[in-house]
Amino acid sequence: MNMPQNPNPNFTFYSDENFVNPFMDTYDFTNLMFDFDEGVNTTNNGLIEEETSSPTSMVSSETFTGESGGSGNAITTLSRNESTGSKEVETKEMGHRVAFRTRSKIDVMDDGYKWRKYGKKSVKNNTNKRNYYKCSSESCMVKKRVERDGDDAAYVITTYEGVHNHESPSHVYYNDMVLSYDHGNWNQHSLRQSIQISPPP
DNA sequence: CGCGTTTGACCTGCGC
DNA sequence: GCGCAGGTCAAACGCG
Repeated sequence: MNMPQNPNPNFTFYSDENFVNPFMDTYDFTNLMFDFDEGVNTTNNGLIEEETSSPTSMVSSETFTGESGGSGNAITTLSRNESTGSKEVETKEMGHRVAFRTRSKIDVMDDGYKWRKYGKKSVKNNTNKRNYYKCSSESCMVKKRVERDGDDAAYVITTYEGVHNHESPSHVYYNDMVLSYDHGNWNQHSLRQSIQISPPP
């Protein structure tokens, strides 16, 4: 299963009743945590949560501006709210950060991009190891962190950092597949509504 | 042989 | 300045 995902700046996932889970039975998007722009504030810490308030509030979703991907200037501000209060507003030169929590039996979702694992670390308050991945495309600096939820190992927290400056290796395949389902059983219209392709800035 | 994974060491930022 | 925690590096290793 190869699908382009939200790290690509051209895609935005919406989770509504029409949402077609691109990972079908394998994944259950229970918490989507997006913060594409500074104007997006959905909860205290900028997360979009679909279920009841989750114990994953320490997973913050922050906004950076990508150094690539055509999103323009490289400096934005980010603010991080934690349980004890707000921290200073920081300035960084990085890309988008997108975190989402999924219920999955497997740790690493195949999002269509090719990832190289470069680190593994045990983190505080989590008995499970955190894995670090880089996009294996030479000029692409997108990173991905994958860890099991410390409170519920059935959930996987995936954090993407940065924006791909190239298309997914499976992008062409995916487009062909979607178009070929024009009158098929699969609800491709819903999918295309769910995955909104936004115009370049 | 090339590529990806593993894993301990090292680096860096932050709080005290 | 020190210690801790998170993030990254790179050599060793395994697999196709």
